[in-house]
Amino acid sequence: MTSRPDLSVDAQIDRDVCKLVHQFVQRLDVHVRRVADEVGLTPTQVVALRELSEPITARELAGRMFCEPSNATFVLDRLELQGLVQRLPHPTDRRAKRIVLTPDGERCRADVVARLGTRSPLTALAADQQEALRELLRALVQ
Amino acid sequence: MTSRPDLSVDAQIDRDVCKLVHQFVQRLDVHVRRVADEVGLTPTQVVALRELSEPITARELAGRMFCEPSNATFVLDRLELQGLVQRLPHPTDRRAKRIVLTPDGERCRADVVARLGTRSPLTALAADQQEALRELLRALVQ
DNA sequence: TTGGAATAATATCAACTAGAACTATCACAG
DNA sequence: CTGTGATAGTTCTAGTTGATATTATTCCAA
Repeated sequence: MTSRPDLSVDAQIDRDVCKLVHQFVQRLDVHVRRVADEVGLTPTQVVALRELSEPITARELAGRMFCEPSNATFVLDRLELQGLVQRLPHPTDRRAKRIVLTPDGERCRADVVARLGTRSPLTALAADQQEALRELLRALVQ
Repeated sequence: MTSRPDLSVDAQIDRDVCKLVHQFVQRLDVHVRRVADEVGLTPTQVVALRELSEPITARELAGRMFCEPSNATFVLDRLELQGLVQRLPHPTDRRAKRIVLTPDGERCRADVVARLGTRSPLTALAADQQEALRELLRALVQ
């Protein structure tokens, strides 16, 4: 294998890494789904609650959830119907809205966050390996 | 940080790794999507062609694509309509079908695989780092 | 000021996906 | 043999997602 930096990559490693990443993402997904089932929400709602650590706008939430704003609207609709969040006017920008958790939402979020932190798929690695993985991924996405 | 093996994980690392993995998956997705646009197929079709390295059954294809068999049916329908694959009877199992590439399909697949191998997001890492990443992910998914 | 470009949230629509139900076929115990 | 459960592929449906368009508001330069 001649070295062709930044043009081509070893096909075997490329395939392997893609597959492994995919499998890991699936595990993360299963984990979130399990928590969602336990607390009676959809996986997307669980992720939204996790990201609502403080009052933010719908756009900011979409950014944190890596999804389109239209999608955040959809999730927030249901969370609002269930009385877990409120859409309040933004103090300085009348276009935007401040998403805040209701007391019920706060309780639910605390529950969700606690459950997400337990039995995470990442526990399969030792602490120093977790660190190494984080650094490699950081280098990978710059 | 007291060590609580296999029960809980450092919340910061957990969040970081999740986000980074998500970003990397997005890059992989963008890469596939770009190739798909270049050759005039959907991203799912591109992945299917990549996995059709030899004649396999629809179920096997679904396994390789990490999706449900019903989805494989959907993708194969369109690939067959475009004359890229054929569904032949399986030699020993009359329930199953052998998915084989047509000559057009072979040409298209060669093109797709070549494009996928070039400018992969993985090129952001040096060869030894790619290796290290692969081993960490292997340990992670066991 | 004020007119135009940019931005926040939403509505709408097309595409994709997972899951359940269904048919045909296989495998194996009795 | 035979019938019972498992499996391959398909169909159908509901839910989710991403892209575009729309409306209201903000920002900025002339």
